[in-house]
Amino acid sequence: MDKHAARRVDEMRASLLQRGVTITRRRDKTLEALAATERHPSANEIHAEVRRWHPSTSLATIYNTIELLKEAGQILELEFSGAANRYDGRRPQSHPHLICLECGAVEDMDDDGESPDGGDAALDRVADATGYKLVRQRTDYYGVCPPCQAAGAAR
Amino acid sequence: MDKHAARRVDEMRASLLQRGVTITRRRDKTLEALAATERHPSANEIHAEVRRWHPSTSLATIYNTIELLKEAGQILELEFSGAANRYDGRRPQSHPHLICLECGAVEDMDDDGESPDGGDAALDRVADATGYKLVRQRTDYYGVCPPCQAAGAAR
DNA sequence: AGGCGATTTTAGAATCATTCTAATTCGTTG
DNA sequence: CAACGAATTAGAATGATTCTAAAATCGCCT
Repeated sequence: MDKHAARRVDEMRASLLQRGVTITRRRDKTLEALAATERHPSANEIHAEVRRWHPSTSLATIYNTIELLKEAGQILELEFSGAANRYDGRRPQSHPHLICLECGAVEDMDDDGESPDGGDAALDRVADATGYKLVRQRTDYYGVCPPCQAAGAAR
Repeated sequence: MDKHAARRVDEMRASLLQRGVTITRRRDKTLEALAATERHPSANEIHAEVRRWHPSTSLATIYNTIELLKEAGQILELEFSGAANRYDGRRPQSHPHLICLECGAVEDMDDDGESPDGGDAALDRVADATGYKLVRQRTDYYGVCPPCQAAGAAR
């Protein structure tokens, strides 16, 4: 587990505890699975990971924990209608993603620093302009990732 | 039907015809329903609208037409996992939306001019920076719309 | 260690949007 | 009018997510 993952697990735990949520073993493993990967896993993938430790873990428990994390603002949910939702437990603040339409990969766009105009400043500006009370934003870029381009070209 | 709606129906028809798609009455009504409203309707809502004209129309036909429009790049699909997808037939290019978490309203964010950095220029820039071959982007702001704020405050 | 009340977890059913399927209908052309 | 291909239909199938009621587990107290 890299340093950032460890910090994120601590943050998620603290945030849940503060809300009176007990950290059970299954929940803890779920947090670890979420923090450990950059792949933006689906609920199923997290489930598979947690099952390696406790095989009888139910998918409902994963969804339950995800729900708690969403309420605590400790996870980002990327909704898709034709496929499973994907989750980002490493960076719970709104930030842009790259999505490959062929292989389904989801990547963070800017791993360093601030995005040019994607942070809270943008949210405030839009809220002022529109009268909405905004809580988050979503920015995704859809296309074909370099590996899939290469695979496609070879065909 | 306002002027813009009429223009959009023409554009959609032309685009479908160019791809060898025959414009049946049901499809035509579907285009009209899509162009007529700013509400970003769901497939169900379009279905209800088309049924007013021909009550036996099947939901599958609506989805079929939506699929054809997507292939032609003549419609924007906003995916949601917990609710029905919403469609924008009035502005098929990527542009930002405001989404109310309480009532489910979906609004265009900037009805006038260009968004600060949301057009094809941004797509090209991101494509260059990441190596992705990008085809579209999605930017949504999630919050509570003014009417729902008022309703909530009164409660 | 044992027991207790409350919470969590489980397996499976339920839900719901979307897609698929096979049969029917429709429009056009010969 | 007959025949062909495409469009449409109703209903089944799919798949992610949520719900439900029963069983297991937890933290706490003794």
